[in-house]
Amino acid sequence: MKKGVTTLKMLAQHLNLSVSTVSRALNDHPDINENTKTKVKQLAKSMNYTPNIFAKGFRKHKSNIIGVIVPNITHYFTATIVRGILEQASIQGYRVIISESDNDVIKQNEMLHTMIQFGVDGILASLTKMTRDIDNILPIVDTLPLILFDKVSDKIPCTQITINDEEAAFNAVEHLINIGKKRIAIIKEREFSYTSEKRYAGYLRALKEHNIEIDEKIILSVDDISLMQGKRMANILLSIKKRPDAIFAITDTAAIGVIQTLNKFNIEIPEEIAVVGFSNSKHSTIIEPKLTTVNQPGNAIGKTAIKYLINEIENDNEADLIMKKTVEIKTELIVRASTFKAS
Amino acid sequence: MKKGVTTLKMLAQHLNLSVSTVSRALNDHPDINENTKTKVKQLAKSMNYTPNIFAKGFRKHKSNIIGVIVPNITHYFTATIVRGILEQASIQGYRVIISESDNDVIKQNEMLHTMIQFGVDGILASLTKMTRDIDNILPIVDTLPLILFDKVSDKIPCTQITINDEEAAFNAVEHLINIGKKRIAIIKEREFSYTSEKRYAGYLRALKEHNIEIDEKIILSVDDISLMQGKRMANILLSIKKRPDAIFAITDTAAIGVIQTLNKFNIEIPEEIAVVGFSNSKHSTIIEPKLTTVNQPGNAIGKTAIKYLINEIENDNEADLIMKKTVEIKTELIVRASTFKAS
DNA sequence: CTGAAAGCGCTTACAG
DNA sequence: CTGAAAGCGCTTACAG
Repeated sequence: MKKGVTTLKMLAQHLNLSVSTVSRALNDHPDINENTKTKVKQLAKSMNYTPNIFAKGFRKHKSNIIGVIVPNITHYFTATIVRGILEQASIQGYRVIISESDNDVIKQNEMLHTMIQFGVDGILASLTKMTRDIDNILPIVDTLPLILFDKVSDKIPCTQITINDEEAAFNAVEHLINIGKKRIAIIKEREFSYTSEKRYAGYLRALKEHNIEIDEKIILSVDDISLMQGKRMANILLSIKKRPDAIFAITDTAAIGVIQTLNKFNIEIPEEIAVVGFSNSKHSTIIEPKLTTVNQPGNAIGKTAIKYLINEIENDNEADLIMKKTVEIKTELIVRASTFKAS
Repeated sequence: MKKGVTTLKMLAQHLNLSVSTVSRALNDHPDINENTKTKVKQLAKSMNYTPNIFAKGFRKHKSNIIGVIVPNITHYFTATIVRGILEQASIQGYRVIISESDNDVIKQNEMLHTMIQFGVDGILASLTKMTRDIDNILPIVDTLPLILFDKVSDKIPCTQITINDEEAAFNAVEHLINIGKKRIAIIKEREFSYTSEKRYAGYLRALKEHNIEIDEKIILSVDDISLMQGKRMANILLSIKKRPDAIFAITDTAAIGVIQTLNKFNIEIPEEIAVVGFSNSKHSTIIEPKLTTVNQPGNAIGKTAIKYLINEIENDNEADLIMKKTVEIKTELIVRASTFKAS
């Protein structure tokens, strides 16, 4: 017991009241006399009373803690989501415990279970890249409120918060078409990646709607979408007979690798080849030419996700009324020098 | 009560034992018969028993939660520290709640108090930039274990984990001297910044030890050490009659602003002016020429910080024996094209 | 080696 | 409007 911590009992003794009354007064119970309330509250303040959250949580089976699992917290975009979560959580009186799955399915499962055991009121998760294996997550949905964000999976029946990946990619590719590009390559992930597939779909739709032929030779897939792979793919695209006149990389990191390679070969960007990325990472303004990219509002994603989660937590009696929905947060294309043509 | 959660009582009933015995068996109390222990443990496993952490924490006045406060979690370096903290915490069986102070002293104080009220076992904090006002933090040191990391303050009597800022800056500047630079400018923060002051001290010592004259005209201070300010300072340095032949920016961000400006004026880097940063941020390899910079091992800082904290938490009876110390984590200079000269 | 009992600090039906 | 009492799930002196 930490020295000098005030308890309900102590307040009760000082005022010659029962613990029950003091508790109710502090919680603004309607039964209690207004006079008593103010007296109790005054004393509580002067004695620096703060409720013991553990006793409270224990009693009410509620921890006011939310668990958050992300693959990699050092990604800027992820960090902005986390920031949004923290801000909103604090406003609504919740604490947040965070874990990193490191894109490891085993770790992710462990974390989900430790969090549940730990008594979190709900979980917010961004899944590992290769989440084929849903079996471990499915039972959780019945146990406590779970909401997915960013890296989601429509195979899990719960609310999902993402960006409008398909539409964003569509807009990005359409922008390339609008500036006169006719042969647009894409660098995407090989498979199993929800976001990659969505962005690829947007790419295909844009080409189709503009009657541009789809050419498998300039649709490149990589295992991990890194800067190195961006460079490798750029080299491949440069070696093709009919070179592309634009490259859409589904990640800024890869796009930057592309730009570095094009720079190396003194290829004019955007005149010869335009480049578009995805994320609006900080790097996108460091590279020259600056990168046209899709801005993802991480803060809004985080805030939205936790709002929905807290809503589910606080209305779980009417659980069946809560619609599991997919919320898409709007993105915007940020046009910079890697595509902008004065002409 | 969540459906079907197993409690000690249920285990006891199944085995015709008392709750006390079951509790002790599960906690490997020496008094208990080995046979009983294995029986209890088996049943616990098969019934999927997990202790109610809130009851436990409530009972033992221990939450196994650690509070972490950082100014800005979206900074890559901060995120790597947080990652180190999370990893080590999980190994040692602690959960971590995180808050962002947003470099706001008021918020920081609020957070410290919410965390204490929330029952964390200890706090790990990286202070706001301008922490003149220590009065609010001092009393906390007596209340519960507190350890500072990265942005620390030697005015607070507690263990502090930092990098060897002074020495790192010394090495960086000495490197510039070694490659033949004789007129080395520095871009630092105006004041009140612990790290900035340390790095500045390293700069001064390097010049002194190499008998290089210190010239106030090329010692520039800014309010916020941003990319924009880096650009502004580079412009100022270029306008000086006796231009510097090297620029040491105490932050990568500022150094990148410097490089962008030098590039704009087609100044040869490093021949005319060499540039050194500090942080080994991701950007430092995106910019051309790539930036020579000081690598700060965030992971090691995080791990060290939480190890010391848990040590203090778990030995608080011998509190007086615990030495409050300052631990300096070693950094290394990473030499890249912004200073490297073949000659 | 095992059990009965008290208690951690709070909330909440139940009584009056 | 207020109080006495039970109970949340666990641990731990105290007894035997």
